[in-house]
Amino acid sequence: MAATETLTAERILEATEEVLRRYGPAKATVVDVARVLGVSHGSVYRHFRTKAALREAVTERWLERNVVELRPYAEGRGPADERLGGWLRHLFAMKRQKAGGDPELMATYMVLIGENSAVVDRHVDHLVEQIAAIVADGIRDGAFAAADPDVATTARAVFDATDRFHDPAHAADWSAPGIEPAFEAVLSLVLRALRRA
Amino acid sequence: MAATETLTAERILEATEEVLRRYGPAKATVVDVARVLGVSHGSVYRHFRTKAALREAVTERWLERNVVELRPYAEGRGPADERLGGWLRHLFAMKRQKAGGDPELMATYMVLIGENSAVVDRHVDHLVEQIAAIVADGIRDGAFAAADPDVATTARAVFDATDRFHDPAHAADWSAPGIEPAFEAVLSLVLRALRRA
DNA sequence: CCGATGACAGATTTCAATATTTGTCATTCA
DNA sequence: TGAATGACAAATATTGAAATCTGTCATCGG
Repeated sequence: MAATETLTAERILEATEEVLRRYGPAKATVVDVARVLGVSHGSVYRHFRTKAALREAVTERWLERNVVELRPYAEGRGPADERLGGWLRHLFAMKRQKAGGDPELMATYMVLIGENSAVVDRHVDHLVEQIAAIVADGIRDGAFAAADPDVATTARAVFDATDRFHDPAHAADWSAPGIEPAFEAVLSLVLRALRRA
Repeated sequence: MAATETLTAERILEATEEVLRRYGPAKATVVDVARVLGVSHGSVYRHFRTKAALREAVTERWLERNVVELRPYAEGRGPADERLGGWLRHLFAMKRQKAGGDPELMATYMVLIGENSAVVDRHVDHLVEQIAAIVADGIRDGAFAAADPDVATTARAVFDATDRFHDPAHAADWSAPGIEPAFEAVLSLVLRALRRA
C-alpha cells in the first residue's frame, strides 16, 4: 500500500536499515523489507541481485557516514599533532557512543561487518588515507620527523596501534572503567613516536 | 578401565585437553573426560565443582605456558629496546604459530578465552608486568626516556598498541600477506616513542 | 513496453519431541 | 574411612518434520 513514490535503491536501503534495527540481523528478511515499502519482495530483487548484496550496500552506507564525519580533521589546517589527536579522539568517541548508546544496533552492524570484510577493507583504506594526509602535512611543516619507511606505512601503523579503540571487535571493552586513560596513553605514545626529536 | 594411577586434578586436566582437542569446545563433555580416564563422571566432580571450573583451569594452564616462554626476555640483561622488541616478536610469533599450525585448536582456545575473561584479565596483567620490567630497566640505564605518567601505564599502552598482533580476536588476520611488515611498523613506532630523544 | 507481481522450487529456519548431559547424593567397596 | 560409583532430576542439546524465506520467472496492468 501507499507506494506513492517510485521504488529506488535509496528507499530500499532506508527500509532495510529500519528492518535491521527492528528485528536484528538474524530475523530481518527481504519479505520484511518489501512489507515496509508496501511492495512485493520480487520488486526488491529488481534493485539488488541478492539479500547479501542488499546487506553489503547497507554496510557501505553506514561506514561511509563515519568517513565523512572525520574529514574536517584530515582537511584541517592546524598543527598536525593536534589534528591527528583530534581525529583519533573523534573516531574513538564516535565508535564508543554508537556502541554504548544502542548496543543492539551496534551488534547488528558488527554482524554486517563480519559478513562484508571486503567493504570493511576498502573503508579502512579510506581512513588510513586520512591519517596519511595529516602525517604528510606534519612532516612538511616540521612538526613530525620524516616517516621511517614511507607515509602510508606509518599511517597504517598509527591505525593499527589504536586498533583496540576503534575495531568493533573490542566494542565490549569500551565501557570498562579505565578505557579513557588507556586510550590517552596509547595516543600519547603514538604522538611521541611521530614528533620531531 | 586401567585406573592404574590415582586420580589427580593434573590427570583430569590432561584428559580434558585431549577431549577438547578431539571433539572441540561444543561437543566435549564431562562424561567424555571420565571415559578417557576410565572413571565415572562423578569422580571428576570430586576434583572440579563444575564443568565451567574445569574449563577455566584448562584455560589458565594454557595461558600460563605463554607467560613462561616469555620470561627470558623480561628477566634478560641486554639493551632494553632489543629485549622489548624480542619479547613482542616472540609473543607475535608464538600466537601466529599456534593460530596457523592448528586453527581448530586455536578456535577451541578462543572459545575458552571468551568464557573466562577473568582468567584472561589476570594473564594480561602478568604480561604487562613483564613489559613494565623491561621498560623500567630501559629508563634506569638511560635507553628509554622517563615514562609519561608512570611505567605501568606506559607498559599497558605498549601492550594495547600491539593488540592487533597478539589478541586472538585478530587471529584471522595473522595469515594475511602484509601482516609481517605491519607488525614491524607498529613495533618501530612503539620503540621510537620510548627511546630517549 | 516496462516495472511490478506472485506462484513456485529449493534452501534455510523454527519448533517441539526426544535424547543427552550436568551436577547431586545415598550407597558401595577397598 | 574416604574415594569411587551410578541412579536420578533438572538443564541443555539434538533431530527431523513443518513452516518460512530466497531467488526466479512467466504473466499482468498502466
